[in-house]
Amino acid sequence: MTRETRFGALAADARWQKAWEAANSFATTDSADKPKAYILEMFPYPSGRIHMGHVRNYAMGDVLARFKRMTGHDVLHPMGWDAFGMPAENAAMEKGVHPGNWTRDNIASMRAQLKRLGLAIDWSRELATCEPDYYGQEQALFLDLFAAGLVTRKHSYVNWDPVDMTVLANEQVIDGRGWRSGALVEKKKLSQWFLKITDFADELLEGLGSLDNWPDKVRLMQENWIGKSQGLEFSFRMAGGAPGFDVFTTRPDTLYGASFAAISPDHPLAERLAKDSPELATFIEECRRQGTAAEQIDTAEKMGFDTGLSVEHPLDPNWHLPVWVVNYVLMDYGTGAIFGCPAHDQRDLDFAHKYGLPVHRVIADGDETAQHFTGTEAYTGPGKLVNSHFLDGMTIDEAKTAIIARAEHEEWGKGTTVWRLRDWGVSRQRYWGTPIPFVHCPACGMVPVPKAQLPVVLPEDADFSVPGNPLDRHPTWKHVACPGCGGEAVRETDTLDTFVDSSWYFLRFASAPSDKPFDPEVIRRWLPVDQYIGGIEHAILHLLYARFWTRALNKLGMIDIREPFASLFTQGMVTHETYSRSQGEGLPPLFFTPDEISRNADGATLESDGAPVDVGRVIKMSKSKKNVVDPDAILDQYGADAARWFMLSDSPPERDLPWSEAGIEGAWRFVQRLWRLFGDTENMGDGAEDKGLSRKLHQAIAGVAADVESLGFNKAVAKIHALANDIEKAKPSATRAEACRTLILLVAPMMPHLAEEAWAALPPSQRTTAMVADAAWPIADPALLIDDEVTIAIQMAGKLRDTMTLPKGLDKDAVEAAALARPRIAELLGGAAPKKVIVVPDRLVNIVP
RNA sequence: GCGGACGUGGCGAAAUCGGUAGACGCAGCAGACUUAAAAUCUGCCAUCCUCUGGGUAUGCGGGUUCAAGUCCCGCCGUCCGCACCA
Repeated sequence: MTRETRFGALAADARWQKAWEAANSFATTDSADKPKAYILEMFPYPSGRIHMGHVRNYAMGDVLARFKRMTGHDVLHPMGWDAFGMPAENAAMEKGVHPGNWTRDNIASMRAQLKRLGLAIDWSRELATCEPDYYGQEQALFLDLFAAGLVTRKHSYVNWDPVDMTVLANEQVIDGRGWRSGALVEKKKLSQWFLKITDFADELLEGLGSLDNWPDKVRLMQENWIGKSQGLEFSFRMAGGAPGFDVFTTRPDTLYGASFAAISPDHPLAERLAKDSPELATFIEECRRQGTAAEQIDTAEKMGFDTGLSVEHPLDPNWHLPVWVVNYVLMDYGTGAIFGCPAHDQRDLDFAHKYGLPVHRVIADGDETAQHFTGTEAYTGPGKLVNSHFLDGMTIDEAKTAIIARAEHEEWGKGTTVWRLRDWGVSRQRYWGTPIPFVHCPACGMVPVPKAQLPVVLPEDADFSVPGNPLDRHPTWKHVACPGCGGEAVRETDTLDTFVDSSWYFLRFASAPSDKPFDPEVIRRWLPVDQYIGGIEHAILHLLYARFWTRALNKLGMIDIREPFASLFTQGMVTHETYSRSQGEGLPPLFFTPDEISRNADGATLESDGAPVDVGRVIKMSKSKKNVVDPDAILDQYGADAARWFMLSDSPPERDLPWSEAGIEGAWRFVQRLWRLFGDTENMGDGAEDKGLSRKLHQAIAGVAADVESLGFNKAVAKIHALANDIEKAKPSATRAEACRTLILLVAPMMPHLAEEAWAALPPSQRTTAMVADAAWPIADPALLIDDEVTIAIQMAGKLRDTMTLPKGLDKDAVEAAALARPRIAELLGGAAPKKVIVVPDRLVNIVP
């Protein structure tokens, strides 16, 4: 058979994907004599089609998984589906399809798309969270957490659409209104299920210190999210001495700057007072006409209601502070009440200005110590205490210590720690999620469903014709006998937050017995995940919840590990230019897809009319901006290897990757160029060695390995390009033929189909295995990694003036002498002795004249 | 509002420890091959000047150092997350 002059990607992709499947190449072997490598990419939500972000994510993980196989590891590289969630219910409402059918159809088409990428995945471990064999085990774990006291019920607020009579997600609240009804959203208090993540606040914070292979920014974000703060909790007495309420502050040092006390609209005192004050009741109503998202609360106009009551200042009973109900004080944080110190807190200052409350400086801003504070910016910097009686002259920290000591001595308060982290509300008033395995019995109360009766399966018949939770109005499903007394009872109709599903799936991938969530022995072998890869958008919630579940299961004695992900990598987004035309003032621009556009160096035109369009900024691919490129079309045109190669080229993986037509074409050309080069594996010339090329080859073997290992794919790509250039330029030799063969192995993790095709074309005597999928990574010869000559820069006063090539490893004196002997340097020195000479061996000489 | 990051040629970037800024790729320009096109190959490609050399350049302004893209201080710009989107 003669070798094709062009690489036929489409046929090769299909051929090798079939061959790997037939050989079961990527099944995990569970052979204990090899080191294990658990490579995991965040599993996708089955939205219907894969997008370029998925391609990038899975290409990266796949390169690492294949590389680990080549370096002798037993690799676990699984795939599954985060299959519960809101879009399925939306589809049910809009298109009349059942969420289950919609989801399973999506999974089937996305699985087919992913397989076209040629991923080295053990598909026998595939799971979907919407299937009872998964969520039933999740219900079992939920009952275990309940038994361990980590599940509670509490009241909390949800977004309520008063027209549709349904709970809304934050995402469904647009400018304070329900996305379908357009009604103003209200906050509504519901009794809900919570997981007690706050029990683990301290260890989740401490544990961050052990995560050396996590990005610093993610650790910092989690640290701030958990938000440990030390402060003072104390009680205000009402003016006259009646018991008042507790407040918490992180700035007890500013107590002499207090000018009011403020409580949350949800504070019990506010609710009690509202019973006798229609005005206050109206005000509280107004505060509740607002979503629950933090951003909305923080950016809302400051509003307050003067209750007319006063409290005594704890340091001076004769000093009375007015009590206000205030919209920016949260019931969830601290005690739901604060004292306001406008001079040194921006929110308090805005509030004080609006309502004409006094503003007293108690921290000196440099020389500025005047008690009357002017300006619109609160002073939050360091400084000495002023206008604060016994605290005057102290630093902020000293004053904090002094106040806390006095409060504890006088018994009106105590030093305490509070957390920003709140317990995790897992109740969702929705159909398409894991049913919470509890029954409400009029006689026995809240009763857990016995494990023997699990799974509590979602009913297939559900009515989506009206908004709201179909489980709640289901005619039969919710009515059951109480597991305790056998009397009439009703099921819990809330389902679990989908973040619960993704908090333990990495365990189920490793071990999925039918009668329990996982086998601890098998978990011991595989966990933690060695490399986890996913989007930065999961930096806090998903990653914190998964850490919490791992620690909770550890506490229950079910697993040994405390942290699920030994190493974390957060990848950037795939972006693209936008194409649009203005539709006139006040109207949104009309966007066009890349398919409708001809792009050239100067700009872009619309193919249908040949007239120009505006080329907009490079932003994240999104349907609304139409700057989306469909992976399937790219695979049809260029094949999997070119797509994978482009995804790994140029941009560092943690940064955004701008997709471009020119870029994928460049990747395609390189695939073809390699194919031609791989055809040269038998051209030995006269059979001689090529020492220089040999060095470059071995440096590339070591360099590409190091780059892949550290996920520096763009750097590995650059090194492969450079090596290909060097091989092409080299004269035929035994070394060059060997380099061509070795290059097949170096590109194999990234371009597996091309590598298999080229490998198969080698004479059998020249390959170690039948398939590249089973081949080993080449071994770099340490002797060839070091050059014997180095180019040394010669600077004068820090500016480059000359370079010289010297044997590597020369001592400082010899290098200095060589530099000073250079004619150019001698000329510039003009015979004068240099003032100072700095020599960095094998790098540079800096002469200070 | 709070929290986090990022900023280097026309573009994506590299520079791993404070030590020759711009490797590698994309786009572009010139040439070779070709009846022609595609494909392929070769060369050029930060910027300015008085051009065998020299100056200026890593968002802007300062600082430390023999030496700063890298360290410190202050700005500006862009992006991401904010607990019921996944």
